[in-house]
Amino acid sequence: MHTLAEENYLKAIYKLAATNPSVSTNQIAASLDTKASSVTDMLRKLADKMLINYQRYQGVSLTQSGEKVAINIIRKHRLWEYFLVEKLNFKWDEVHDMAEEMEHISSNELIDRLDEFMGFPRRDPHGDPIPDSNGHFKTNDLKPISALAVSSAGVISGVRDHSAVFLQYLEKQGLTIGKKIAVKEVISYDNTVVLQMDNKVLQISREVANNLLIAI
Amino acid sequence: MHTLAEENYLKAIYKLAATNPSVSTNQIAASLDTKASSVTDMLRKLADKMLINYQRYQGVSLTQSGEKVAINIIRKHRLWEYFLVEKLNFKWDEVHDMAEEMEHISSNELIDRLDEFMGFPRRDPHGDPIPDSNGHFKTNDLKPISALAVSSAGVISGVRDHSAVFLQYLEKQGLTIGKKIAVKEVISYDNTVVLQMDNKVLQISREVANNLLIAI
DNA sequence: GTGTATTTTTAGGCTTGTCTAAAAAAATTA
DNA sequence: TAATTTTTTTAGACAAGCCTAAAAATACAC
Ligand SMILES: [Mn+2]
Ligand SMILES: [Mn+2]
Ligand SMILES: [Mn+2]
Ligand SMILES: [Mn+2]
Repeated sequence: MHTLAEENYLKAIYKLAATNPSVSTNQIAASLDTKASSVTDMLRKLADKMLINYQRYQGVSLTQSGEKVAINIIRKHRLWEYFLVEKLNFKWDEVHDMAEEMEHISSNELIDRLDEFMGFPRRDPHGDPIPDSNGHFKTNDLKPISALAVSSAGVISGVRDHSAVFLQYLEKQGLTIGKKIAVKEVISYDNTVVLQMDNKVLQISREVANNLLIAI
Repeated sequence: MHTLAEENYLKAIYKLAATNPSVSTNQIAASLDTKASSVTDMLRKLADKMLINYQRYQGVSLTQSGEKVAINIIRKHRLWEYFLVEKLNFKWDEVHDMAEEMEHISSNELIDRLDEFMGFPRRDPHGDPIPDSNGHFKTNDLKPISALAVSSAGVISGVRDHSAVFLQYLEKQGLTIGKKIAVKEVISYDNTVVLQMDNKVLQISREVANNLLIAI
């Protein structure tokens, strides 16, 4: 249907569009680790195929048809990540690159059967919602820990940074999806957050608190 | 490691080498549904990478390193086919094209874990042996039904033709892997083979008898 | 508002993998 | 062996996707 490169561009644009209404050439280039000139080339192709709205110098947005493709890629990515963690016992910091390849396996019948095989999971190993076969999913209304008031509590439900180093750090601290935490104190000097978790007290930096998401 | 096209060429050469000691440009072109000139181009690249032995006009054979790559692709192909049939309930005639894509997922760690997850199966849904993680496997010493003498018996263990139409025909006749059959008669007029299976008697053409493999 | 800095696009080129048409080599036939 | 047919290779071209360098458009600063 679409090439691997096209799918990766559409997915990147979709993700950038969550925070920016119109997505710039440079943003796409940074997110795909490529050059702005390469992005411009691809934008022309995607516009020709009616997958994006694009006029030179004006930034881009996905058309309905482009968004459908992007969401389907994300569905596949997250289902394969779930499979790798739940069935093949990979750790949550090991699965991203494999899923990056597997998301391009074309058959939708295959992914629907995989979904069924796993019992229709609603979130991937990083807490991100998995779109259903119609592309529907609830958007995460999660807050970073840094946005919590002192003495409020919540459940760890997602991450903003998906890098292996960050995930490994969280794992080591026991800060994994589903854990209940409470904010005991925020140190005014550098915004270090003091957490209560189980019977332990631990401190995390402002940086970490910004990237760790909580459902309240 | 290698491109998708390279992997497909190596696999095709490997399979052709089973029946021909030296593989010709035209054979490869036919098997990959491409043009002879395209094949020549690729053969130069594969020779440069020391994956095949090649001198112009002389046909090709795989080097040890090329064979290792080919066997690994076949291992992946057959394990994914097994997964699709045993875990996702696809039929044996539906899985080939999907596996054709999935065999190119690069991670060997992934395929080893998949192998373990499924209990280290030894044969794919079509009866073909699955190489282990070191590339070792027993070659099928199976005979076509057409080579059986009248009144001899055996177990259906493989197919020579993997096309969906052929597999669907076998399924419909109940001629599936594991079934025990005996040759009752060969009709001299057109070599139609009369089989006893379970409590039924059925006839298959010479063509079918040539493509259905038996362990004795 | 003019000038500078930044962003984006264009121009031209490269690699991979494909194609058609023509040339060269090998195999077959007479 | 000479002529013909078949196979294989070469020559030249093209699309996809990427690059660098330069030009054009836009944004920002004064
Ligand atoms: Mn990808
Ligand atoms: Mn994820
Ligand atoms: Mn393939
Ligand atoms: Mn098979």
